[in-house]
Amino acid sequence: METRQGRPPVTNHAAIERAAFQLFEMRGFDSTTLDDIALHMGIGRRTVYRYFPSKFDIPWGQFDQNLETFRGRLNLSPVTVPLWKGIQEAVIDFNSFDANVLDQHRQRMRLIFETPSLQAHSFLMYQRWRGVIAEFVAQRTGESCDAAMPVTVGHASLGLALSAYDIWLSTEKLTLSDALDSSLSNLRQHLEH
Amino acid sequence: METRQGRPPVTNHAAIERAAFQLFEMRGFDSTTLDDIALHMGIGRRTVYRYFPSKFDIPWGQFDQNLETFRGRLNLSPVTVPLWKGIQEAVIDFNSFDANVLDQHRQRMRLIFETPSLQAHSFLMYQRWRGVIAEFVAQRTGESCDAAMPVTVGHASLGLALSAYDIWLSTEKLTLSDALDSSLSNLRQHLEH
DNA sequence: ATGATATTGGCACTGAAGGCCAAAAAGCAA
DNA sequence: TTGCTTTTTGGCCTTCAGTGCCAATATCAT
Repeated sequence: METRQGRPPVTNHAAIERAAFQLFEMRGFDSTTLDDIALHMGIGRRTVYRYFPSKFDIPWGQFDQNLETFRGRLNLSPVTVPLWKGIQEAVIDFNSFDANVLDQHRQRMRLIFETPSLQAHSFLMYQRWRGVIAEFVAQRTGESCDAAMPVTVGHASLGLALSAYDIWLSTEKLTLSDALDSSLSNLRQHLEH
Repeated sequence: METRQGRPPVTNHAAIERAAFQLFEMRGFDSTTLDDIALHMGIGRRTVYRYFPSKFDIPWGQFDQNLETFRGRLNLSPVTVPLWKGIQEAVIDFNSFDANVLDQHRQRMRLIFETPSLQAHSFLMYQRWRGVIAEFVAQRTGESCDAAMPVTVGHASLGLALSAYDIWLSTEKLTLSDALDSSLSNLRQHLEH
């Protein structure tokens, strides 16, 4: 049992996230103020800002940790596997969810994709995501992180992932994995002569 | 000569853009307030907001018009040309600038790419840009705008363009056209077995 | 001159975000 | 029990983006 000194925290990331999502679902993201969230939880507005740097970061939860998991998963790819395939497999793995959390994930991503102000902020998350890809590619090819190939592969992979999410969110008839696979094969088909 | 009724405008988009860029270069984007810009031009802050919906839109100038030009250019592509090639040619055309405005364009894009808060907002511009691509693809393939292929091609084309800009801005030894071409060939190479 | 018309810009308001700091709530030592 | 240390909390205040409202202003047309 961890026994820490000092005043114990009154909340945590997950609790704020849950409370916020309730309000977002009810009144919409833009119409929910941070005062609403704080009041709803019975804590101070100032405290919420200690857990999340901005209102826009709440729907993303603890993205940093997910990103580290993703980085770890990428590095598990054997060097014998072609780069494009290793990335595709890692992305699919990273976007595989248990049935019990899939609905939550869908709700989260729907909120992010359908709220313009949130979409904009999310670009900063996407940048970091493709940074991880670029780093992986650079490491495998022995290039610098900001060389042409790593940068381009990062952007292209991001495009494929976002495209898959667009498709996945707009229909019910497709798993996320299938959407990711069909995005890649659609791109291949498009680039053929 | 157009003769209009009512009080004449005291400014226009271009003038605000120029004044704003001066201040952005001096103090940086985030540290320049709209009061600064308005004061510097000797007009009201409220007036600036009539020309640009937000501070973030100023560096993008009249993006709507550029987007319409791009749409027109895409439709000039003959149906005999493969889709990927038609898009690539249109994108390169759209990003070709006279020598006298190239420096301005570079400065503008550098500001956009290097300011996080601005990057985020720019995602909304990028969305509209890839919407134009998706529309073009949908029209040529007879599909809906939000079908898989148009959406994926839109995302992928955007990724290639952003990647080219990343490269172009980080080195001096490459034209924008060359960067766009090499991004495409790098993607092709990446997807090969 | 007078009226119609369109732009301007001041005022006031909301909400995000962040600095500052005293109060609160725990553990620990004497 | 009392006092000290540690950590979190949350209230207060400020800046700035963005918006609604509306009277003042400047031009054209008659």
